[in-house]
Amino acid sequence: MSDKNQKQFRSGCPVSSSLDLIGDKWSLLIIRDMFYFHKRTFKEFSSSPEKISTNILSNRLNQLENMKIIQKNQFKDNKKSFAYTLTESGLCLIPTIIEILIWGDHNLQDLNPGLFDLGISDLKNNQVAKENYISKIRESYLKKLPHSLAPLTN
Amino acid sequence: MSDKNQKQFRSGCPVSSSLDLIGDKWSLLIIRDMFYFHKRTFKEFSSSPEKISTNILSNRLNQLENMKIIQKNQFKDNKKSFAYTLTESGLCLIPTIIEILIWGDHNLQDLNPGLFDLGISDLKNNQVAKENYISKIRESYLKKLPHSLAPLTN
DNA sequence: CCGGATCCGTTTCGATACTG
DNA sequence: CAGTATCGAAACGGATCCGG
Repeated sequence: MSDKNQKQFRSGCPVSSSLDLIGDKWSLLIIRDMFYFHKRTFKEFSSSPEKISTNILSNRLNQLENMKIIQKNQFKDNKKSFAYTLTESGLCLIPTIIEILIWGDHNLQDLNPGLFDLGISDLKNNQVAKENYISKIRESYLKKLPHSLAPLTN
Repeated sequence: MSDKNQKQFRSGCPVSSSLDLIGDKWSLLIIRDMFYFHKRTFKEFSSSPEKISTNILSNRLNQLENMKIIQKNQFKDNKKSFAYTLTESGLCLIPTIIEILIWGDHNLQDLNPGLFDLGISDLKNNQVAKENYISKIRESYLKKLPHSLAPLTN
């Protein structure tokens, strides 16, 4: 896991430890990819259109694991591949990220060509719809988890 | 405003333009300082405990202004100082950032020594209280704005 | 003094090549 | 497939300088 020359979250500043995490584009993107697009493996993450490079990806996965936001698992049948899954803390980030996306959808439209619409436009100012949407995503995430996973405690 | 050697948000990636903004620690911190601590001037921002350096601060203020999240104003009586204020888009970020802080408060307590408590612990799972809290912050922000500000269109 | 701009050494990123 | 190693490029942090 040698992580010289790699970003270390500083934390320890008042209030800002969460901003340290959220204030990192790649961590955010990884988590979004997990609950939105059900990505789980290293390969899947590295093939997102935002093109995270493998060393950064590796670094962020370790970091998120240390913060207990994600968990690294083995497939019982395939020892060569690993599946990263959201912990409960990670799942609790769903509303937060949805909130961010809704904001962006309404306030950055000029920057955001809406290449693919996640259908969140209508959620603003509709609390009930928003909560429904969020719990759907959470359930869908949990339902689609492979059964054959064993946590890795390396 | 020459911004060589300075971070340029990439945007243009699908969905992620909002994550480009939010996924930047300093922008986030500046906005938090604005609505939470009513900071407005260059000096006030640069004296936050997170110690943003002046070149980075300058860069982010310009960036946020370009995105129309903040606005640069002159004091009518004091031409030497400028006041940065939140636009409507900026104000709409309040719920988002609160959401982030609530999450951090509940999920990163080990990292977050709670040096100063913003009193958001109880808002989780209490939608009504949360909305109240948010509108209080928004109103308080607007109420405390200096009256003697004139927008700057440089 | 205030709001930056500029310079410079250090850290982190990003792209790609490489390894078990 | 899941990472590591490497290296040039970009961003950062700190200090200093400067016009108003």
